[in-house]
Amino acid sequence: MPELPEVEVIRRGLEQTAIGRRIARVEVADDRVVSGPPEVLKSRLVGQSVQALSRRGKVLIIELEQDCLLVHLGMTGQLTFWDRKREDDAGFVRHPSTGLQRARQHAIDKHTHLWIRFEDGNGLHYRDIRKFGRIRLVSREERMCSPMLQSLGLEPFTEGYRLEPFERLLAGRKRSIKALLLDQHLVAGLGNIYSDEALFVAGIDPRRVASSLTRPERLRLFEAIPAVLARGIDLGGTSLRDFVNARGEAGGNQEELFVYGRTGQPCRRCQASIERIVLAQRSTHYCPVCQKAGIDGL
DNA sequence: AGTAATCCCTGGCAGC
DNA sequence: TGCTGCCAGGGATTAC
Repeated sequence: MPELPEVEVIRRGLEQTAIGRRIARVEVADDRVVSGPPEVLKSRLVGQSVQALSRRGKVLIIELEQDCLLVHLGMTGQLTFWDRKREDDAGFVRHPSTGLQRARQHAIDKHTHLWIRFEDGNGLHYRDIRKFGRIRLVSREERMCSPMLQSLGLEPFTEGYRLEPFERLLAGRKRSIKALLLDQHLVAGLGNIYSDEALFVAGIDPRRVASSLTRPERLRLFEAIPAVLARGIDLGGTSLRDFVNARGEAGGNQEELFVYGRTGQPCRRCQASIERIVLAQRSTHYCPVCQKAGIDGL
């Protein structure tokens, strides 16, 4: 489940490899991943070169000369650079015990729904097992009005990420704080993993009604969010199953998680058993001691 | 308007 | 061993 850190790790990888390359050919194997007719997408992309790689929340933005490709990886999306010199290293295998993919280049297979060939023979491969991801083509001018970007909330690591608007977005909200963190209108880029991690670092029970958070709790959460995201980026992203970076390599943050996926294991801070509940139709992990329920908790 | 439930999609895995 | 059924979840859509 690529969240902000995983998308950022991919962005940095592609920044090193894809910039300056000109598109010679585009193939779409499954129309459902693109918006609009694939033929229009293909004809517009061919001839344009990659200018820059940016990101908004979980959306990767491939900036071309006239247009932008907005890539949302959904649950299992992978965007990898195809290096023609590594062709002998094609294919990929799973590690026998962890199930994680090794650093092997992703050749085109039945889950590769779109791929780009550059004039130099290198390329980009978009692969997505569950097909929740989407790719959209927009012109450079109208990219910020695109439905994929326009309604996103505060962007961590930017000047716009400030406490006052964060608190305003929590005010009066009756939903659980966990559900609100998953909502991209509040903070862009948080998913199930980093929401649980941020609530642990802030010491807040995920079931708390958002508007009931005290001022110190709001501040702790506001600071915990970029902290857990930065840690995820530094460790190369979280690879629980499908995430790989632009080179096809797994990340390292899955070894360092505080609560996510650690049901029944000892809390790294107090040794209490990590619990799992379902909140907003999502599995939610927390430490019952470090994240004491408030008076409104269930 | 805010909130909650439903659906999409496939691989992995437990259970028989 | 092969089959069945469940689980994972981001976000669009629908319902209330």
